[in-house]
Amino acid sequence: MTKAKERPAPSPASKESLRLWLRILKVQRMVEAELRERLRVEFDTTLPRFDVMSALYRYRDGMKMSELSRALKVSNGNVTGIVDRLAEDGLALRVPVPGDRRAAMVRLTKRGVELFEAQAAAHEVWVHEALGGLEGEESAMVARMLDHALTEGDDDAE
Amino acid sequence: MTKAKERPAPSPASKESLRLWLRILKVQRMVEAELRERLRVEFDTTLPRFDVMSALYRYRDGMKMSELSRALKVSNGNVTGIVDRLAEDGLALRVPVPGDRRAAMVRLTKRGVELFEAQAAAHEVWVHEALGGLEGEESAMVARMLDHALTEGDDDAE
DNA sequence: CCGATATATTTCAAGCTTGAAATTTCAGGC
DNA sequence: GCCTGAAATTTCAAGCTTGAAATATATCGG
Repeated sequence: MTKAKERPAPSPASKESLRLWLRILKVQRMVEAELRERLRVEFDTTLPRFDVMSALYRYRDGMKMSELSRALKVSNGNVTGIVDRLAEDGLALRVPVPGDRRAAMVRLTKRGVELFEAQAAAHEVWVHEALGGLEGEESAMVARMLDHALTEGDDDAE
Repeated sequence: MTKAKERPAPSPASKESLRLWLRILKVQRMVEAELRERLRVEFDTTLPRFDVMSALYRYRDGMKMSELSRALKVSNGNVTGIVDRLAEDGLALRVPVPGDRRAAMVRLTKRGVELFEAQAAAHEVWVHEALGGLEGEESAMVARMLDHALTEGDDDAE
């Protein structure tokens, strides 16, 4: 009989996971496209910039580049360029670390903080407009189950 | 008393949506990073290439560039480059459309079909490994609720 | 102090992505 | 047969993203 190559059989369970994955991707792309467009039109900025500013806003005392890239789960070199551009615009700042001449703390400037607060407020409303189709309880449940779906590999919690 | 600027109040509901959104994003980034890495290491390819091939595999008779970009929800110009590279590698092909000299049908080559089948089988297993933390019923339920979360803006199904 | 190894960051090439402008072709009205 | 506007695609500049290589500094054993 024609026996194909030694691939793991496509179980019904994996088909179900695949379906869930495609659904997640669809939602994510839809919402992200909306957010990107709005950030562009209303604040003339981009999602990556917003993400970086968001991390810096949370850690008001500053973060090292490496912390930043770990927090955002993007590559080292990536953050360099974004922070460069934020710095050019006077929204972020590199502060030398006293004991270590390799590292630098990145911080939002006053202008950066103010601008981000406006953006974040709008952002929250946009997200709710896009994802508001669930009643309060459900929303929390989906979030919990999504967490649970990740079989492993967690590191930093919120 | 200090009354801030006239921003829409950050309702508890929007906070809940924001939490869900961050969870979706976290799962998406985690799984996507895993898939990207595996595609790179085991097939020396990229996620965008896989996505395009996936669409072309489903529409075996070929798709116009515009159909492709609409299906993947990415910009027109984006698809051009990816298809160019797939064509260079002999995996895809532009076929002229008889009645319309502007358009072209893009199709997978035989090699493209074969390669994609191997990649897709592996991909399905990887997704299940990453997202397998839910029992069969739950997985379907989360998928359904995610769909429901999108309050509007649907176009093409599945 | 030296050398080896580890850390923090930047640089770089290649590819992805977008939105806008440019091209080419088509279709319909006149 | 033209003209005008629509449609399909490509081109382009700017920015994002990665993984790997390069730089610079730190740390530690001897």
